Amino acid sequence: MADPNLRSLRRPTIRDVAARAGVSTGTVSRVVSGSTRVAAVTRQRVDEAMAALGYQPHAAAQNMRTNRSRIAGFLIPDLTNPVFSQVAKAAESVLAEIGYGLFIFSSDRSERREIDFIAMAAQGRMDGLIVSVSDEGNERVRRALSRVKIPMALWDRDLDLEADVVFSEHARAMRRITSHLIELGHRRIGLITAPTAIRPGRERVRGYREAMGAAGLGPDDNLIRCDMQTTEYGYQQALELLALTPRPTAILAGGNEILYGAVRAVRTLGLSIPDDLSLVGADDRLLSDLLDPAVTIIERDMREIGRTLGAMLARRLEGPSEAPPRHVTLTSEILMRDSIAAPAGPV
Amino acid sequence: MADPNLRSLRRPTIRDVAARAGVSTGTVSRVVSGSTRVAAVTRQRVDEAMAALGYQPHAAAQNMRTNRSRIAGFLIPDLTNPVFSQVAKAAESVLAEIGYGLFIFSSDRSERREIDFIAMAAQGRMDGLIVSVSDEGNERVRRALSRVKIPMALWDRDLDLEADVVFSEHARAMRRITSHLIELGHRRIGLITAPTAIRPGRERVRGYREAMGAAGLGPDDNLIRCDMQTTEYGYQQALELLALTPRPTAILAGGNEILYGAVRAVRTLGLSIPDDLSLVGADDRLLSDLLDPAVTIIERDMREIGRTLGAMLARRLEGPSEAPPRHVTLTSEILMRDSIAAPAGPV
DNA sequence: CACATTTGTGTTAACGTCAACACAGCATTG
DNA sequence: CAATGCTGTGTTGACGTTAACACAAATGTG
Repeated sequence: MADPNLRSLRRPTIRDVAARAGVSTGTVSRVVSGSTRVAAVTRQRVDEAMAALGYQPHAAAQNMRTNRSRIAGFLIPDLTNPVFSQVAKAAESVLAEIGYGLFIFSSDRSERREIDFIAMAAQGRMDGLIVSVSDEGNERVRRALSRVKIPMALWDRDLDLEADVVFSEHARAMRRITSHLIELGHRRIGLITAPTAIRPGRERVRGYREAMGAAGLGPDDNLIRCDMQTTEYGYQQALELLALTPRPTAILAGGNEILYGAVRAVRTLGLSIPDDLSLVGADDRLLSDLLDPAVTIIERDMREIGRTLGAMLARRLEGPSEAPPRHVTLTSEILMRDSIAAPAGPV
Repeated sequence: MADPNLRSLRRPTIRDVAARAGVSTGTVSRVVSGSTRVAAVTRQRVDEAMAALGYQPHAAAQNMRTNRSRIAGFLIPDLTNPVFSQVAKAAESVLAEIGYGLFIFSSDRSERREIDFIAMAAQGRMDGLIVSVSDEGNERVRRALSRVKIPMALWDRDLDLEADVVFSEHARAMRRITSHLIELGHRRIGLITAPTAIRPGRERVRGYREAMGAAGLGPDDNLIRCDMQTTEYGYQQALELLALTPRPTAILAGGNEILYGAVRAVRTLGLSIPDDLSLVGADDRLLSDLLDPAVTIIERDMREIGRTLGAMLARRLEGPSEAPPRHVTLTSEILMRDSIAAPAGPV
């Protein structure tokens, strides 16, 4: 009667298992880790003892002894944005295959929270890191990252760090769709996108400028809005762009949140797409599909991005992590739908 | 020249800091934990030594010694569903306030992955758990949870466990909107929602049945579709419902993913809302806002849910966790918009 | 059959931290 | 001024695990 009570009082350790199975702690450890050879009979006795006691290895003790946590971290700006959650989910499942958990951390674009998370990594809570910082120019965050001595994979950020990198090809897709609009006859094309403080914003603006320049359309900075990537910003800036005279005949919404805002602005003004305005979105499959007409978008394969990030990190977590940094650029596609057309009126 | 190299070879420990500051390891530990009193001069000397060496406490060693990880876990079915990511984000920020990290784990509705995650909790990797299992009937998962001896908060699941609980009031909202449709003249109302293996599905079906029964409309099980909560299922079942004769004049899409599928089905069939069909959705703010006409939805405050879950867990993580389980039910609201109207034709 | 190799297991000493204990020095009190 | 309490710090021994080492027994080799 006292026995089971005593047993449940304290969680069983490897020593309790060893005693019950009549073997040494070393042998139990070998059974738990499964790496070295153990006689079949012994293994079974130990397994039985573990089951009987409800033994669970103490993760912290293992981590301390082996200096590994079997956890990777993923730093993202905002968990509720499908772009991030889809990538994170794909990376998570790749890492799960090699027995790693993925600690996804949403910084809400706060420097404080980003640095807190990086500190957790520096304290040995994670063996590797996937990173998408909210501001490439933040030197404090960059320095914190540079001090963390674990393998790292960067996603779509230009940081001077010893790390693998996955880029998306924003500029090329933006150049192509802008050229396409110009061919249709558009001359005044607005662009709303993420800040140039992060690579996606920078690249999208670059692609747009290149296409405009190649068509001999002088740069009109008033048509470029790139300060924030929020729905509210997309809404405000779309309203402002559509209040200009002459009014732009097309708007490129570079980013899913911005697209949502732009659509709302179009609805507010009662404009008809594509007759009054051609609209292009990005990184959204849900809304762009279901709106009427469906919206032309620049699309990336989020699962491919996540899998690539996960695989890059997995390679360094498993093997020796000495290989030189890898650098992958994944393409974006343009999904042509009915939200773009030649501009109305005299060209 | 040799000194800095030697130093960077191995990460500094509390002993290195103690030696450099000329104090004992105990004192350094006191400075790190910040709990006990340390003389101001001493504290400063230790802080300087830590900064100079780039010391970071070794999390695994702390965890092992204190038997706490300062990490909570959140088990959800699918990270990419905004319902879950919004709740998780709110819970994360509440727990961050008390210095806890939140390990969000997306099971993809796989028993295997759910049990793996629960095992991680059982191994001491987490001090507390927020749980939304994908199938309440899964006894293996329930048993695994019951063996984890850490504070738990359940979200919208009916499990016989010693845990705090946060419920949403699905049935009442569903009853009200169904009654409202009946008052408008609808007689054949389809319902597509989550499986009754989880509480939200069960409750929604119950509310619907109660309203239909109260109006003397005999239960027609053919109008109830509750096997999965996916976009594809919503699409298929909406198509099937709309192929019945007589055709339902209203459809309740209980769940955001199902709503997306239902909207697609409506588009496929070229039906007009609300003239040909009244449509009600749930748990979606993005699409229902931007569609034309905007869709009436049953809405929950996801941030409130997340904050409540986080606060409940925080209370047990901070103080003594002996208090009896708490049980909170949060209301749902109905957001009336233009997707519902009286049915066309002879009533 | 002597010797080398392989296989399986026990022993032991850390890993880095913190909590309990001890105690010196100083302030406070009657 | 002796007795008492308080503050601040040093000492020490786990916490639960694994890796290195040692070695006995079993197997293979010439």
